[in-house]
Parts: sequence; C-alpha cells; structure tokens
Amino acid sequence: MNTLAEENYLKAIYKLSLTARNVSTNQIAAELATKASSVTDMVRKLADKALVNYARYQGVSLTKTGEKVALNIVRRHRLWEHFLVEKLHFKWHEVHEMAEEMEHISSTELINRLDAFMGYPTRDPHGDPIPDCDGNIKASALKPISIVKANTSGVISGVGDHTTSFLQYLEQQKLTIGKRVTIKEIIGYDNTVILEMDNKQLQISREVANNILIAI
Amino acid sequence: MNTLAEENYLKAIYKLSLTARNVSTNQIAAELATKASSVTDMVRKLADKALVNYARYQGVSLTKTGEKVALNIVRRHRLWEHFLVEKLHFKWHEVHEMAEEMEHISSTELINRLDAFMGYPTRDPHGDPIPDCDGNIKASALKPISIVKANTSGVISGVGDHTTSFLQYLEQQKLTIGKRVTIKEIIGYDNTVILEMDNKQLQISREVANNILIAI
DNA sequence: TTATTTTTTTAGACTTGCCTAAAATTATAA
DNA sequence: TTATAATTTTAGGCAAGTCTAAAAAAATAA
Ligand SMILES: [Mn+2]
Ligand SMILES: [Mn+2]
Ligand SMILES: [Mn+2]
Ligand SMILES: [Mn+2]
Repeated sequence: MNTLAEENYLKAIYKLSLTARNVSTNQIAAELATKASSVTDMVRKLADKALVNYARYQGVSLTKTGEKVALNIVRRHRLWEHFLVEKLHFKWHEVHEMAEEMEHISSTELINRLDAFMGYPTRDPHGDPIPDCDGNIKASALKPISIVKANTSGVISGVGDHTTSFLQYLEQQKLTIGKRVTIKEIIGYDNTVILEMDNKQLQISREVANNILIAI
Repeated sequence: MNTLAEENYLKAIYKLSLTARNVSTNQIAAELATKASSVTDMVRKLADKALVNYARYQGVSLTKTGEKVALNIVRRHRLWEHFLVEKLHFKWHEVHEMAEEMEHISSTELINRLDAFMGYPTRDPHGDPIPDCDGNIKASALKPISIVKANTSGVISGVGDHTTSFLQYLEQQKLTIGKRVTIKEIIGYDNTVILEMDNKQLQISREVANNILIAI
C-alpha cells in the first residue's frame, strides 16, 4: 500500500500535528533528519495519494484517510513496544529503535492477534495511548509536573521526552509510570521542583519536570 | 548492514545452494520473481561485499561470511514463523508471507530474546531446522514418502513444498508434523501411495508423497 | 565441427528517495 | 514601506534496484 518512507512521513506529520494545525516543511525535515527539499517532494506524493492537504508555502495537514493510516502506524509501533517490554523484558529505553522497524510489518491480522495476545493494552511502555483497530485513541489529559501547583499529588502517566538518556535517568530515580508523586515546592530561583515519592523527598530540574506527565 | 534486497538475494542463494554447488543467474531470478539482468547486477554488488563468489557466466556460491549472513536471515524467518504459530495461533500455511517481512528486523538481541521466550525451539512450523545464534543448523536426514519401501513406518517431520495450497491440503488430511504413518503399498501404475495413519488407510498421489518428508 | 538454441551479460532507461545549490516566496525589521 | 532574513520550492543530479532489448558466451544439435 504505502512505502516505508511514506509511512515514516505520515507518522512524523501526525506527531507534529498534535501541537500545530499546519505542519511546516522544515519541521518535518527536522523530525525525520532529512532536508526540506526532500520533504517538498514527498509531501507532493502524499498529496497526490490524498493522504495530506498541501498547497505550496502553506504547510501540510493530514486528510481523514492520512490520519487513519498514521494512527495505524502509531498503533503498530506502540503495540510492538509493549510486546518488547512485557514479553521480552526489554527496558523502556531500549525499545523505540526496534519498534521503528517493526511498525512497518504490514499484516493487520498480525497486529490484531498481537493485541489480543497481550490482553488489549491501552498504553505503551512510555504511557502513550494505543489506538484501537479502528483508529480510536484516548487523548490523555496529562500535565507536566512543572505546571502544577504545590501540594498537588498525581500519578506519573507519561513522558514528554523519549530519548534513551532521559528514560534511563528516570528509571534510575525510580520515576516510572504508575508511581504516585506529590509536588511539594517549586523553587522560584531556577524552577527546581521538590517532590515526595515513597515517603522520600527528591529534587528534579525544571527541564525534567517539564517532561514528566502526571494524571491528577 | 545489508539492504532488504541484498538479504533476500542471500537467502535465495542459500536455499538454491542446498541442491546445487553453483547457483545460476536464472535460478535466482526464478526464485525471486525478478529478471536475470537484475540478478547479474546484484550478484556483482554482493561479490564486491565479499558475500558471494562470482565469475561471469560461472554462477554464484556463498562465501563463509555470506553463508553466515544467510543463516541468520533463515534463523529470523523460522523463529518468527514459530512465534506466529505457537503464540499467535496462526495456521502453518498462513505465516510465511508475514515472516518474509519480519525476517528483516535487524536486532540480534531481539531475536535472541524471542528465541528464549519460546524455549529455544529447534524446528519451525514446517519442520525446518532453526539455526542457533552462531549459525549452526542440524541437517535433518529426512526422506520423501515416495522413496521409502512398503511396510516402513515413520514420523512426518517436514514438507518439501511450502505453498499455501499444499499445506492446507495436508492439514485437511491431518497429515501434519509429528504424525506417525506407515507406507503400506506403492501402486506401480501411477505411484499412488497407500498409507496407514491413526489406524485408518488413506491414499496420496506420487506428487504429494514426494513432498511429505518423514524420519524413520 | 559448424550451426542453432539457450543462458548470461551489457547497454540504456526508469522510479523512488535523497541531496546541493539557486530561485522564489513569505516573514521580519528598519 | 522598503530592505533584509528566513523559509520553501525548483532545478539538476546521484545511488539503489528494477526493467527491456541487444550483444556475447556457452551449451546443444546437426
Ligand atoms: Mn517509540
Ligand atoms: Mn512510545
Ligand atoms: Mn517460510
Ligand atoms: Mn518454514
């Protein structure tokens, strides 16, 4: 149906569309580590296939069809990540690169059986919601720790940064999905956040607090 | 390391090498449903990478390195087939196409964990041996039913034809891996074989008998 | 052994996806 | 509002992998 390159572009456009209605050529190029001119070429092809809306110099958005395709790729990516962590016991920072390859395995039946095999998980190892087989996805109302008020308590439910180094740091600090934390104080000077977790206190930087998402 | 196309060529050459020392351009073209001229191009590239021995008009053979790479692809293919049947409950005739894609997932650690997850299986759903992580593979001494003498008994342990239609036919007849059969008689006229299995008699054609492999 | 057929390689071309450099357009600043 | 800067597109090109048609080599037949 769609080539590997096309799938990667659609997923990138989907991701960028979460924080912008119209995605720019340069944003896509940065996301995919490619050049703006390559993006222009590909976006034209995707527009010909009616997967994106595109007018030159105006940026790109997914069509309804394009969004469905993108959600399907996201579904595959996240289900494979879940499999790698839950069944093959990889750590949450180890799975993304493998899932980048596995998300392109095309069989729908395969992915639906994988879903069933794992008991229809709703979230991937990083807390991101897994779209169902019809492309429905739960928009989770999570907040970065950095913006909640002092004395608020919540459960770590997602991360805003998926890099290996960040995930490894969180794991080392035991700041993992499902942990309950209470924001005790935000220091005015540099926005350092003082947390309480497991009856112990710990401090995290503004940068880290920005990338830990909690459900209140 | 190697591209998807290169991997497919190496696997094809490996397969053809099981029944010929030097594989011809046309044989590879037929196996991969491509043209002889394309094969010549690719075989040159593989020779440059020291994965095959090649001299024009002389055919192709795998180098030691090339064989190791090929065995690794075969390992991945067969482990994924085993996963699809044993964990996701696909039928043995449904898994080959999916495994054709999955065999190209590159992580060695992934495949080793998958191997462990399934308890280090030694054979794929079609009875073919699975190479271990060092590329060691057991050459199985199986015989087609068509060449054994009357009153021989053996266990179905492999198939010589992996097409969907053949596998479906075998399943319908309950002629599956692990079943014990006794060859009662081979009719001289058209080489029809009369078998006994589960205390019942059944007849199979010479063609079918040729493609059922038994261990005696 | 020479002629014919088959196999394999070469030549030239096409598509996909990518690149650099230059031109066009849009955004920002003076 | 005009000049400058940033973004985006166009133009031209390259590598991988494929194809068709023609040439070369090898195998087979007369
Ligand atoms: Mn991921
Ligand atoms: Mn994820
Ligand atoms: Mn197979
Ligand atoms: Mn098999």
